[in-house]
Amino acid sequence: MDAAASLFARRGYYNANVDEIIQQSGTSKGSFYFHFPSKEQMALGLVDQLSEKLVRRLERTIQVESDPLKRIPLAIDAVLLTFSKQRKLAQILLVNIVGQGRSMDRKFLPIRDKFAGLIKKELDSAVEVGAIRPVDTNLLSRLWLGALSEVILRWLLQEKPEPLMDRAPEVRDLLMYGVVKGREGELG
Amino acid sequence: MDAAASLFARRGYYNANVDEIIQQSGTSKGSFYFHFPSKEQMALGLVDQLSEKLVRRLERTIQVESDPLKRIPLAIDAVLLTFSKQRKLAQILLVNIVGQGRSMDRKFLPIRDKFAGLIKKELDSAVEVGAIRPVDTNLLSRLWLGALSEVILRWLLQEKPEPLMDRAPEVRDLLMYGVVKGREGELG
DNA sequence: ACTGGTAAACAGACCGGTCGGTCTAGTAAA
DNA sequence: TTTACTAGACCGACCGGTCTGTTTACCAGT
Repeated sequence: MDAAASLFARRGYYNANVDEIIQQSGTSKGSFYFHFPSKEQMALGLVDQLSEKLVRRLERTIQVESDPLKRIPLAIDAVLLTFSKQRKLAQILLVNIVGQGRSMDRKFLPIRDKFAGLIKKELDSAVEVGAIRPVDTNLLSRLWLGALSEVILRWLLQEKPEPLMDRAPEVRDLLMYGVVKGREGELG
Repeated sequence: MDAAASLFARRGYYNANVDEIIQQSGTSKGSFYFHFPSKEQMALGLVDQLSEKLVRRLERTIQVESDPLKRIPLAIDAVLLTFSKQRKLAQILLVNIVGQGRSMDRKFLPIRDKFAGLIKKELDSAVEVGAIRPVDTNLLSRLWLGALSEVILRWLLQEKPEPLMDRAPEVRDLLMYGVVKGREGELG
């Protein structure tokens, strides 16, 4: 039934009506309401499911690298790469959660926190081993999350978007510059 | 009639029905549809109006300072301050535009571009006078916009949000650190 | 100053389509 | 026969939008 997540991704929550979801998934009203108590609950569950899946995927991708300083840019790439390969996921998680009513909005912060937490963990361990300067990782992780979201959001909403990964190196560098320690020699 | 923007801010586009808007503004269906062709058009117009108002306000706030390097942190503060004093505005512009159907989504990017452009302009002139290191200001302005949005979004959606301005100094510093030139002496 | 006429602006009953959700009737498996 | 599950006709609330008035504002002409 998750196959009908495409509808949410394409049309948004309110414009994706149950009849369409049913039709697309080749099932029926009766079946739908046997498995889910309501459209809203089903959407909420879907969002949970997707976000968890994404977090797991990111964690898995990152853990191949052990050096904290290298993990950070790797993580940035991983985020961009994952979303760029899964537009639907990105669309739902970044576009279609917020602004769809109170119960949906309540999902938003926890999810963002989970992602920010992921980033924070990396930043923390990098700070701990002295790889980057000590900063308020709590705040910085959120700033980074926002920055990345913005880039992805642009890519999602653009008419003819250039491949998301094209910008990855610059994004990575700009973000990293803000945390690395002294770098006296590298610019004029 | 803009007073009924509160409804959009509180309930979101789809949950704010015309009857409520009318009731709240003390007018009638007839009057509403005399002035606006449709609910959607009215919302689109409202968004335009609000975003223009905000841009003007920001520009006005910033232009009191002439030193490019000082203007940047001032601009950051101005953004946070303005939104923190106008929750409704923030709610509509940051939460209730995206994910409300195609026509609303189309509003999103141009508005973001306008704001990013504002930031870019500041960054550009700072680069020009050599106040900050040369960077891809186009990209960086978007990263900053995203970072700021994230902070504001958190503040908007939190149950009991701490005053937005409390975080302003740290946000400012973290962002600025990523653009200033060599700073050998300032950390261990 | 008082009409009468005209059009802008407003009021609110009403309509018609839409869409979650229900209900009865099945069907498949055990 | 019972239980898990599927079908799809149907319902009723909701909500943009329309329609038929009524009020208000303005402006002739006398």
